[in-house]
Amino acid sequence: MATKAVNPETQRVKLERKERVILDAARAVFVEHGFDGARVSEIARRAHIGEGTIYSYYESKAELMLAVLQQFWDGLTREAEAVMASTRSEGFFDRLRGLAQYHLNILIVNADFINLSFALRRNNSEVSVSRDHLRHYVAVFDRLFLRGQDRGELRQDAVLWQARDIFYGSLEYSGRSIEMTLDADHKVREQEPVVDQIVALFRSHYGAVDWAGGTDSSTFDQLSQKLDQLSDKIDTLSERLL
Amino acid sequence: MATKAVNPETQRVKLERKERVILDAARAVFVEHGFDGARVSEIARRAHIGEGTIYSYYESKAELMLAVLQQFWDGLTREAEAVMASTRSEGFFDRLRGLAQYHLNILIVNADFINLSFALRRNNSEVSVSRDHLRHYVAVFDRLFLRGQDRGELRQDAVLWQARDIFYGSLEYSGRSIEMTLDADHKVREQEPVVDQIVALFRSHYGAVDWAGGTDSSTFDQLSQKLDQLSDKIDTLSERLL
DNA sequence: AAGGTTAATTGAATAGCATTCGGTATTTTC
DNA sequence: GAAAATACCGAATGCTATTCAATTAACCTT
Repeated sequence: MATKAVNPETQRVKLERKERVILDAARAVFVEHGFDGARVSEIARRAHIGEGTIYSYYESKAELMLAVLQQFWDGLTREAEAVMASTRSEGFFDRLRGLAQYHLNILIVNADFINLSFALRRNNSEVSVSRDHLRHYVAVFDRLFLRGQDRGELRQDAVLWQARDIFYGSLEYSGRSIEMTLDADHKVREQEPVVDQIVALFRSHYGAVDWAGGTDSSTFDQLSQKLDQLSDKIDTLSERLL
Repeated sequence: MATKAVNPETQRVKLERKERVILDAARAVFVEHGFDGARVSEIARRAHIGEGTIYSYYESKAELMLAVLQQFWDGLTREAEAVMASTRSEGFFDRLRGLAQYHLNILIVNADFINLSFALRRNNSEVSVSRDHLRHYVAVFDRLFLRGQDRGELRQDAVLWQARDIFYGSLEYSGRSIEMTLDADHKVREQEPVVDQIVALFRSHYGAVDWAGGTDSSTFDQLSQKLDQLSDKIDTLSERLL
């Protein structure tokens, strides 16, 4: 027994490490050149392995891409769920803000990979399974929204999928705008107004109409008075802004 | 003069026709298989020409794709401008509805091509010029929005690019949802609620608070709505102050 | 620890693609 | 109607994903 007793883990651990190395190299090369532009030979070179070896880990270039996508979106979903878990006690709109902030930041930080991932959505071809990753990921929003409705914070007649599309669609386009037009330094700063905008938009459009005051105060005059007060407030605030 | 007098147009017309044939074949094959999946040989076959001939019309497969994109987006922009021209006399929100309707329909009817086009946006590679097409196309919205602000129909503090991203982002995601989940028959019917939703959202979030209506229209509901708008405004302003 | 068995790794060989190019057909020009 | 110019073709080229026969490393048994 001159050689160490063979730890049964050793081999598996080694394989797993190698798999991670391949995945990392693959992701880098895919991001850099796109799926079809990526050379398997380059992935192999960066992972310090032979070209053929990749095919003993993954059936094909497409399946390798799929594994990269899987890893990425799984991580994203886990993190988004963590964000939601850490704000369970807050109200809907604050939690929505948290989710928007998280998502927008991801869109910007991982812009290249997100783009690559979305580019494959429809490319009809082999790799288009990424729809499932997305479905899984946006389910985080769905749960938040439904809970908001249950708790009466949101209009009961709101249509979930429409709200979801508005949320993610707006964020994606905004993220792209930020990503495209600004230098890294400003990207962080520009995120907040966008998130504010979208949360405010959800509040005004999907927020439950809550007249907690009840109908007893609902005379025309009283409402008018409220309006006047609010107008004044707005004027004051506006002036302070200028 | 046994042969007909050569019409100087003949040759050019013939070439142009052939170019259209190539473009049509190319578009079909690109849509069917994606850019990298498309075989130049298949495009040639469908256009009834030799493989090499394509390269006397276009430098490369990428440039051919670019020409297809150009043609498509130019047509789209022209049509969108026509829609705007035909509603010049209407108010902002009605015109916005027209644009949204047009755009959403395009998204659904040309879903495969739109997807292909977007897929190339970031693929970093050769074909990524499509950003300019988009920029040109969305300028239609920009002009509409700015005019709405000029005429006092929209809040003066609205940020154009944010509104634009919300508009096109929401529509694109909604379009994809409609396109994915429904059969052709329902697709048409599902468009209206989505357009309504987005126009309503713009009205509540970007519409100028208009007190011109006077007291005659000040029923309880309308007042409530106005209160909502004001509350949001205050929220926004307050947040900006902090 | 040696020998045998299995698993992992490799890079040269294969097949399929975009693009090029020498040559042919067609049109234009005089 | 022939020369010049233009359009057209498809086999040849060079580059890629994938396969595979050979090689090396890991593991097991005694």
